[in-house]
Amino acid sequence: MQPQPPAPEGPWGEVDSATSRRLLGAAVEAFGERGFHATTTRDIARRAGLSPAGLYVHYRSKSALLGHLSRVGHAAALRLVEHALSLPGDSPRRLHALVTAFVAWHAEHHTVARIVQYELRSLDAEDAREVAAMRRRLEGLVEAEVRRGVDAGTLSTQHPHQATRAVLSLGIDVARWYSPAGRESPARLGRIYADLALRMLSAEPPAPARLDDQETV
Amino acid sequence: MQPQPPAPEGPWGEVDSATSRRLLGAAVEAFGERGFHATTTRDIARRAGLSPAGLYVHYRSKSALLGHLSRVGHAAALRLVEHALSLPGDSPRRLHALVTAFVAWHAEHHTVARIVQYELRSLDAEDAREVAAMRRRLEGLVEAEVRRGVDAGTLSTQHPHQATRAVLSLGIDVARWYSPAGRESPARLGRIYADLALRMLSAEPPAPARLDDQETV
DNA sequence: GTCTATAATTAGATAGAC
DNA sequence: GTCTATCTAATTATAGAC
Repeated sequence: MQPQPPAPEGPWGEVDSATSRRLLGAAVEAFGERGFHATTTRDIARRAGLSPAGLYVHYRSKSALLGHLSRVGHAAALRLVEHALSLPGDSPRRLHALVTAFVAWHAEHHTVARIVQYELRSLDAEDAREVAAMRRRLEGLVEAEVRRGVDAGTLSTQHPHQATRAVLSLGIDVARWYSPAGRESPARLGRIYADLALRMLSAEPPAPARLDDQETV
Repeated sequence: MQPQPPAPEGPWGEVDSATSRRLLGAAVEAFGERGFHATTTRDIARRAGLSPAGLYVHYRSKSALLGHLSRVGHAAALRLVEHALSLPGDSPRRLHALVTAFVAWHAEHHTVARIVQYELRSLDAEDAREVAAMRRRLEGLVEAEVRRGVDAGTLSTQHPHQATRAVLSLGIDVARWYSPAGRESPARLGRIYADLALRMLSAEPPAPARLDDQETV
């Protein structure tokens, strides 16, 4: 199983028919703008250049379309993480590459990422199970790398689990606020955030003056 | 204008009638569980012990109820930030207190916080304007403190704006994933995240090995 | 201020021709 | 595979009695 670099041309290169691809693109736009529940199947169909009924030839239901989208999006994010963690070097290097790519992806594909990260509630039971497994796997992979770094002495944190959450939060939250109208490019944002993430995990503890917390429970 | 500590008993102590409060509580539960658009006015009314029509005596519309909720929630978050920034001491101390409280609030009140942070799209135009102003103010206050710290030499970052975003992201994203079923208390999570945030901004640059980014645009 | 009843609209999904 | 036409159900909100 060789590490695959993330597909360059967007998250769904291999989706079956051209019409299915148009529907996925239309759904991304619509769900991204208004959210899943506020989007009508008519709106999706219209954006894809189809009649209201046309959608149902390709998808069993509106939520089946969301499910497909969510699975494809999660697979892309997971692939990107696996690729970064397969790079040579030490844990700081791999995590720097990981955050760079993870943040850049959430900025570049912020519309898809918003659906991936914020529409989990609307998934059908089966899709929800599959997606939850992918999410657990992604977080587990990153946490394992953090723990390897701590064990090797190249990273330092007393709370690997929470630090992992924090690192991923930086990337995920980008999807919430990012706008291409803003000043920074996805790539630049990725580098800035990767530097910040490494400072959180750095082996040289900056020992910030312990301030107002007497005890650390 | 003396700094007020955050109200202890939840975000809406001073809301008019008991029925209005029940409706707000019911809306928080319902919006938090299913999201604004997937929640029906019947559901809210039922949770509040009212008939479907009862809601409209107290609120003009479903979105007016969301608007009230969002304004009250944003006011609470803003108050908490203003309080932390009014504390004596240097910028690291104030920001540590800020992140501790901000994170703890997003965990403790994760249901309200989820609505505050993730249902902005569904606000009516007038509510959206008012809420956007509160959000700009909150972010501006934090960024100003970061810049003061950098100027004073007690904090260090080359990107105050992005670092501020990152610090706030840590707190905001807690509302997305936090569950009271998890192991850590809001207070403990607040302290852990505050330590992480200060490491990001620490004046002793840990100089993490500059890895794979040749240029920093 | 609360209720029952209902108006007005719109949603997701299907039938059946082509 | 795509269309037009439509079914069925659910939604927000209002009317008017109490």
